[in-house]
Amino acid sequence: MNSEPKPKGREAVKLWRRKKIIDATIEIITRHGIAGTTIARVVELADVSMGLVNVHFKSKDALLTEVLRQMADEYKLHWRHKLEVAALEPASRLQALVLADFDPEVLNLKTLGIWFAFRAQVRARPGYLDLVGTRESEQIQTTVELFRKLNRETGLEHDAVLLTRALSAMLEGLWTEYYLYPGEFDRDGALASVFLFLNVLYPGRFQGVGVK
Amino acid sequence: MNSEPKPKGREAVKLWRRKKIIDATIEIITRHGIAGTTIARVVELADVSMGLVNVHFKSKDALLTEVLRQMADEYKLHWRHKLEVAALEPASRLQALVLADFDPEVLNLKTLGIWFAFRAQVRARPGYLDLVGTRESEQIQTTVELFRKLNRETGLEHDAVLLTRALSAMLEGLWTEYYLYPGEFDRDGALASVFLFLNVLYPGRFQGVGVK
DNA sequence: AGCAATTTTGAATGCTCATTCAATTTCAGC
DNA sequence: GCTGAAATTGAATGAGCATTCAAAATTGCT
Repeated sequence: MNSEPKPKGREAVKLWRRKKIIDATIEIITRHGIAGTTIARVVELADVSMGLVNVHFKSKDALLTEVLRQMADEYKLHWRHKLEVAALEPASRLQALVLADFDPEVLNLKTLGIWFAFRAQVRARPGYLDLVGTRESEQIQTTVELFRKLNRETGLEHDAVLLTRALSAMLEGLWTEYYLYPGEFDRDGALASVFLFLNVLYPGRFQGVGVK
Repeated sequence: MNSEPKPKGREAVKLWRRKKIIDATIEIITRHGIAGTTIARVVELADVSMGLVNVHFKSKDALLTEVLRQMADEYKLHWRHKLEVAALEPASRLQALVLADFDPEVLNLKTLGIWFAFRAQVRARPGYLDLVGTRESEQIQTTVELFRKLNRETGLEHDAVLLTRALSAMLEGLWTEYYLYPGEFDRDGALASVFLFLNVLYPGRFQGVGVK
């Protein structure tokens, strides 16, 4: 556990403990799944008392939702940032979007553990649905636009919507592969298979990216 | 619930009740997730007594494992069968493999609900790992071989391993899309995006398949 | 129809769980 | 260093859980 030292000041300590609870919850969910996530386990790892969870969060359920919301926010901020610092050519931007999904900040067992745990609960708790759709409308729309620009640039006429769907699915599927077999997962190979796809679509535009 | 009528004969009734428990468990897992799957809920839906679960299965855990094992078996039998009845050209066989994954017998909320529920438990219970990898070695190997044959036939030299990885990931990702948004999911569009990919790789070989 | 073996039942058991809240500790302002 | 407000504690509560097993019901056989 990356436990930052206890800060000074009433409010600061309060927030520090609140964060400890959230971090511990994330860890416990990845370790034990949602079914095995209990307040007892969380407070033991966070090193706070039983009662504190219901002081900071109205209920266990509210805590879980807060964890998910935080994850969703972080993911969105992450890919948006990667897009901001990318060059302006559509190929570079698309490349940045793909690479963002393979960044260790996103592609790691804790983060994916949370996504998969909550997704498995979506049918039971429809309220999670808005938060677990990583590839949500904004990202989808951005990707569609990039493919359209790429078409204009190259004179090709690939169906941008279908391509977006295919690409998103591929990224999603590679996440699943990583989640199930993190030991055997080979990041470069995964990237190579994505860019092989993009390169066949737009010859030369993604040359040398993700070659294995 | 598709409750077949009570059969006659001691052994037959016993097996019929056993099956009712398994079916009810599947339904409850898809409805409530693994976290919300309790013996009480299962036996109520199955219309049997509390005790019967532990008569047929040693424990709740054994019941869950049995459900997963059954799902894994069915999936494997399904794609193997679709491959058996397919034509001999590699393109047809590859097409059969893709279509198998979109067959309603596989792509439905119950089946996917089970996969996703158990996958979310993989870190907590590593024993599930062997059963939740839908796209396991045999299927992967078969796909790689088909891409190799397709290369030989067409004179192209795509990396068969990378292509297999890309295709598997795409299928997996489209499953996820279906699972999260079953209402909006459009099967034909999903197929179209897969075959767009295959068609760009091997021009003409998958013409007219999955066109939207 | 009578009987014994098999199958099924469901109340009882002993856990574990989330949540509560009176009591205790901590701390900023004086 | 005192004081009162704020933050934290953790034992207590009651609900819900998987599992057990003596008793009851069902079945096939004679």
